[in-house]
Amino acid sequence: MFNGEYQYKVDEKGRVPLPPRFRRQLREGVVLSKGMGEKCIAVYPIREWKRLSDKLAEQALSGAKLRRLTRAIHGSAFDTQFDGQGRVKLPDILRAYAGIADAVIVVGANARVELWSEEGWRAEQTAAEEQASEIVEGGV
Amino acid sequence: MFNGEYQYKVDEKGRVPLPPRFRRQLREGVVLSKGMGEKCIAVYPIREWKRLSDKLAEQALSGAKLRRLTRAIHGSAFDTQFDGQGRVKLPDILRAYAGIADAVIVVGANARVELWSEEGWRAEQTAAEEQASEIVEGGV
DNA sequence: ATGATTGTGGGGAAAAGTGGGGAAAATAGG
DNA sequence: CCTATTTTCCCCACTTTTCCCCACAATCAT
Repeated sequence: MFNGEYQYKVDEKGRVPLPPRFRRQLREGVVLSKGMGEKCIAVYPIREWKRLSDKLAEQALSGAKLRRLTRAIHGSAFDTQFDGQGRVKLPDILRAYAGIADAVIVVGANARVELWSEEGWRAEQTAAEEQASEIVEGGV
Repeated sequence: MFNGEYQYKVDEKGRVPLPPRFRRQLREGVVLSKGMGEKCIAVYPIREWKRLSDKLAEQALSGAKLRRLTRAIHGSAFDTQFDGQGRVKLPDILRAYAGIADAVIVVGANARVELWSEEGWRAEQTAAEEQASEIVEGGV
């Protein structure tokens, strides 16, 4: 379970620290991939990633659709480990996808962690507020 | 069940005391998060927060909306404990969100506790009075 | 009155954020 | 295929922040 919002810098070597409170859950390895739909980098504990990709394989999908989805998911996934200082190297492709330059916002999103650019995160937050007002009216 | 209104200072290290009456209920851990809609910090006993987030996760939502909600809820939540003096460290992001500088108003709000800036609390109170006069007419 | 509790402050050890050096591995070029 | 250049990865280092403990004055209760 990840939560909270933290701000870090990407250093000259493209490394980003993971919040210390997250590290225990990520020690066995992480998978970085494109956020599904969102312009961010998703970070999964390797176990959670496996669970998700297994679930995907079980989907009742036609051969062509499944192949395409599998390709898209696994093609944008990078498995890695963090270094002694708790940092991960961001693959350039993902970094470009998420539009991350110097500053990164690290967001805990329950089963996964997300990495956002400042602008992207601000935009996402305003969008989320609008959505929340709709949902909460429904009675939480 | 939390009641009452208390005034404290934020010290130089960003710490805020919780009212002694509240501490027994918060001893097992607290979750600080953005007040939904209001510019305040919400403080939940960890059990209560889990209950709420589970309830939200049960909403029937499309993938994109569920991801957005999960991100908003967990991203603004920080779980922590109070120190030996009954104080919690406010995450800078939440403190900025609620506009809390030196003074804090701690308000008991039934299942949760709220932390307000002086200005924010005054504004909320006048708004509440107006709304209350409408509602009470209906017979409370 | 007196002892306990509470608000407030601070010291110091440990951890975390940030940066960089250098060996190993990968890539590219001839 | 071998070599040269770049990239990656594992350390080490420095500064700032965090966290745990202790301290003191004011308040509250007995």
